[in-house]
Amino acid sequence: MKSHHPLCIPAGEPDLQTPSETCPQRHFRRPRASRHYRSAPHRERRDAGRPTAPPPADLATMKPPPAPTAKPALPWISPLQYRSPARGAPPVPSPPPPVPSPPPPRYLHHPELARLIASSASPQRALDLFNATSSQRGFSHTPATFSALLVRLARARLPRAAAAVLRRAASAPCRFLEPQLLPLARLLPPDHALALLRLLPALLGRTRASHKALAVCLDRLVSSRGCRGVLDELLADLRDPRKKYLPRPNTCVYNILIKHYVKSGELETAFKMLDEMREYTCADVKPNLVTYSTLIGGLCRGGKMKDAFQLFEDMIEKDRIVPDQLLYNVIIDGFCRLGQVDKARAIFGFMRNNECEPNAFNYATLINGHCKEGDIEAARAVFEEMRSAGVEPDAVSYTALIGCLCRHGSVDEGINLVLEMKEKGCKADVVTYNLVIEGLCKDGRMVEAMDLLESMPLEGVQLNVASYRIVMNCLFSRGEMDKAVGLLGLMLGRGFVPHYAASNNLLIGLCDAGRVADATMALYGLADVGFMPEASCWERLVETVCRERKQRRSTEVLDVLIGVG
DNA sequence: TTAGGGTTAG
Repeated sequence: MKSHHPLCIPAGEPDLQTPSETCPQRHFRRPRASRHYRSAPHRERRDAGRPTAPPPADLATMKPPPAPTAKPALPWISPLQYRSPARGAPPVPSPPPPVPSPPPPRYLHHPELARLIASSASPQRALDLFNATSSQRGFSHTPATFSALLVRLARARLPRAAAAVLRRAASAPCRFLEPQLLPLARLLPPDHALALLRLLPALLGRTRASHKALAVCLDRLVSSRGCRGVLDELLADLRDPRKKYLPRPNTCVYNILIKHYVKSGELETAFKMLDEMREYTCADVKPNLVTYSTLIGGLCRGGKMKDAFQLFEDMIEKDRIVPDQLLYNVIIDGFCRLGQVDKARAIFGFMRNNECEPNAFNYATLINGHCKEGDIEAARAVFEEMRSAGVEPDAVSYTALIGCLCRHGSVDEGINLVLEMKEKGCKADVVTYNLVIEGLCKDGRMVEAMDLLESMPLEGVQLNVASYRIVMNCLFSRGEMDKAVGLLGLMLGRGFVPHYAASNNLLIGLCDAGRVADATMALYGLADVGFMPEASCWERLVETVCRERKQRRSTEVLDVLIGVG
């Protein structure tokens, strides 16, 4: 195939010539969202763990707070400095004009081109290479070069560009192999999964998509929030015999459907799926351990332990399926959720009698059960019991005990366990640290909590939005507005937004404290990530600003809000 | 990495 028209990036996606990662203006872009917050998960992923200036702290060095003057305040990246010159900020330089990529210095063959595209420094460079090689004499793109470009664009989070290339590929006279395209289902945003699935048969030269492709795309949609519309479309296609691009569901696809109905609380529909599966006589549709575990999990989470046991027995007696540690864990967790830790513990004996040794997950679940009951002693005992049973504690079981200790006033013991994990080469993850941060906050050790927030990215731990929200909520509830405003700057700078209610509360709290300038500043920062204050908060802001006789400020606040809408 | 388990925020 000869490419006569170079591909270009569809409008609405970031200018490929401008590397947003290094552009400070991006922290406080002009808001575009019309909702409370613009959807930000990609920003969260992009900015998670970005290192900051302060030197690393170690858990072992958690000490009383340094003198306030000894440590610089958390960075507040002023939105004003990135705003229009009318507000006194220095003018923001325009991005440099696009520089055309040089043509390949020599004739590129397919394998080398695919390698160059995959390793290209920017998606623009990849696209330029793709376009430039199209005009080489006698050259046609192959599935391998298309695939390299598609993956490169998807990794650069340019879904519309990838979709455009995909449509182009569908009209090219070449046949793809599934492994060249299926990774896109995970790289592209979930709502692109259906479009990919519909194109797959044409791209692969088949009548229908494979079970694997259907399962990957369906699971992506089921596991993602905010894709209900696309998921419903796919579910309708699955029920519609005229939709020839889909295969008839197999066990795996049924299991994903059951997971979906269980997750959305539609247990009755989930059991209808089980009945449907039982009606089949073919080998590729038959309820298995995953099917039963998913359904029993749904019953256990709903507190229906009796029904769960009935199904458990049916599974063993009628279908001759042997339960594993995972299924037992679902049941242990079910009892723990109901506060029936003694029954949860009895499952351990039952497991051993049935030649199924409890694993670290099972112990972690039981530790959490004791933790919910506030019984630290019992939780410690289970941890020791696990060790004596020869089950080496892993991050999950350590985290369970650390969480228990931190929530019940023994934060220092929890911190010692984190250090023990380090010594043993067992890596504490973001959940472990969030529990320590929460414990520190509950203890009023805010400086240590904030130190941890600042230093963890440098320690190689990717903090998530919860890490910041735990501290933000605590600072707010303690009325520590200075630190809350400082943390807001740190959060936004790293691409995380506070919870909607917390944002409103912070602004109202600043108004209550008479800190109009801080409230305005915080509003600018929040508005730039798509935040729209709720009506009562907005009223409070305007009222406070007017009371302070800062008419000009009031106009500025109005400007920000108009920008949001 | 075609499907099922624990922990954080809300």
